[in-house]
Amino acid sequence: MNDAGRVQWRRFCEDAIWDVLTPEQHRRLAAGCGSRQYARGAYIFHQDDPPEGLYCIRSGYVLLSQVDRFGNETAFRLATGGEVIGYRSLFAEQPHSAGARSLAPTRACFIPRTLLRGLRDENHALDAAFLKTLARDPGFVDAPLLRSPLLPLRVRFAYLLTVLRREHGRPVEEGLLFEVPLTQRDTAALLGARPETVARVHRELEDAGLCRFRRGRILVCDSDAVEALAAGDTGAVRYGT
Amino acid sequence: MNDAGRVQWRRFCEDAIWDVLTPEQHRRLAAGCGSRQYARGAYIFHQDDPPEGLYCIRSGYVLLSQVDRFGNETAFRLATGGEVIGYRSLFAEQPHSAGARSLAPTRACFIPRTLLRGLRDENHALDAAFLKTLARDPGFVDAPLLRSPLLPLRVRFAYLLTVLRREHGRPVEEGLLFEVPLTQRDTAALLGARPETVARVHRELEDAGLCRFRRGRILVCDSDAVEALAAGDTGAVRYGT
DNA sequence: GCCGGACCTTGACGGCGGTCAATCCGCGCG
DNA sequence: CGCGCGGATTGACCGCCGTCAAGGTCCGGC
Repeated sequence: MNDAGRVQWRRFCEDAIWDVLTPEQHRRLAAGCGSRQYARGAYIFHQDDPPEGLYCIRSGYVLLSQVDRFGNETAFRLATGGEVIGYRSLFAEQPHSAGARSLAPTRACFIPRTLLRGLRDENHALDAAFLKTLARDPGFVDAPLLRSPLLPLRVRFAYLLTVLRREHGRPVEEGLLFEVPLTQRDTAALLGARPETVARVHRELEDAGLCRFRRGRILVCDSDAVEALAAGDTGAVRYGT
Repeated sequence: MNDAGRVQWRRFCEDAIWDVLTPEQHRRLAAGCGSRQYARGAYIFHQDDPPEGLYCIRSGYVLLSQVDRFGNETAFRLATGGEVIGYRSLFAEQPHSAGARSLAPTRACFIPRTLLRGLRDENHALDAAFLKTLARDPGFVDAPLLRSPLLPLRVRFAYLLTVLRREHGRPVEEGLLFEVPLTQRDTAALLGARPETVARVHRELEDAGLCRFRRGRILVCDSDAVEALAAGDTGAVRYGT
């Protein structure tokens, strides 16, 4: 892959994970992975399916979630362009513990297990890179606060906003805009709550002037107040010791 | 390491992770890692400390937990003889996101980062083995059900018992005995609850004849009923859709 | 044996949020 | 353009559990 090609590649797969490959390996990777399209609501892979490879998201949004034996859906991770999904189950050599559902029209390239196997065998550094990625998985890192039964949903939701801001915030005139097409059901799955309660929190924050909500769009008007809420500085009841 | 030595080694480090090493590498590993003793309550490593290596637990119990900004303690994993701890932060190249506290007199051998570095560099298969271990980390896998705000504590506690049974149950005359020295505070940290509420659940299960509790000991009298409770078959209210 | 501290137990109270039901809205489809 | 369905909204009700407080129990150290 020449420099232009490399830049092109990085545009849709910015994760540093592939930096360790040689140019020749980059070529093989680009040649061996097919691009796929997913409509809103389509599944990239289903829970309990055997892992067949990795998916590198080029554009769109993908929610990884798991339905437990009680029928409750728990969402772990919101992935977007440049991120790789499907690696945990692949390395665990176990069926997918979560499904990946597209939240918006999504393009992703599929990297077959065998291709990855070959690259890993000949390039030691790739395993090391995946170790680092897996160890830093934001889904794992953020989960405890997002779904702590000890924190009121207000606070967890505000924390979710601060997490989303890192990746998906876009400054506009009136504040910070998120255009992640999360339904309230999806938001509830991320927070370990019910859609109705999410609606109530929306109402509460809107009444307080912190945010405004429309379908699939969140506008954060008072960023500082949201930050403070996520940090527990409510001025009112203090949660935790 | 001869066969006898290998068996000896496996006795205190049964995790399959080291199987990929050559005999010579096994020798270097055994020679280069020092054994350490930890009293009940002592920390193997602290949250926010930089990771200096791995710890391979030979005997005892270790609780990995994290204190968040609200002062709430969240426990992720209960490790015991044969398990390796400290790898996530090491591979993430980040300070320990959790601390490791000994729950009982514990022996562990410390594997310095540099020694592991050398072994990883010369043996590709070690990274692959750690990838698999990390991807299967029980702390990550069990967390959603153990701390789901959507399930009542009864059910989460019953599920904890079924998880513990896999590793720490010992059949006795009256049922199944756990001798894991978990305080109610530790149990609460595993379940995302408060110690008082854990005490109430204990009371409830004892009154119903499912379990009996003494300090650091749990006796499961009616294993089937506990299993059913963890599965949500309460006969009473049904949780989840 | 005494003492102190950590842990456990129990009660009262109230807030958070799950559940159910009714209604509204927006969007895609025929 | 009307229909229908899934999502969003809102209200009523109540169960779970966090909070605070007051003891009780166990255990190690002196």
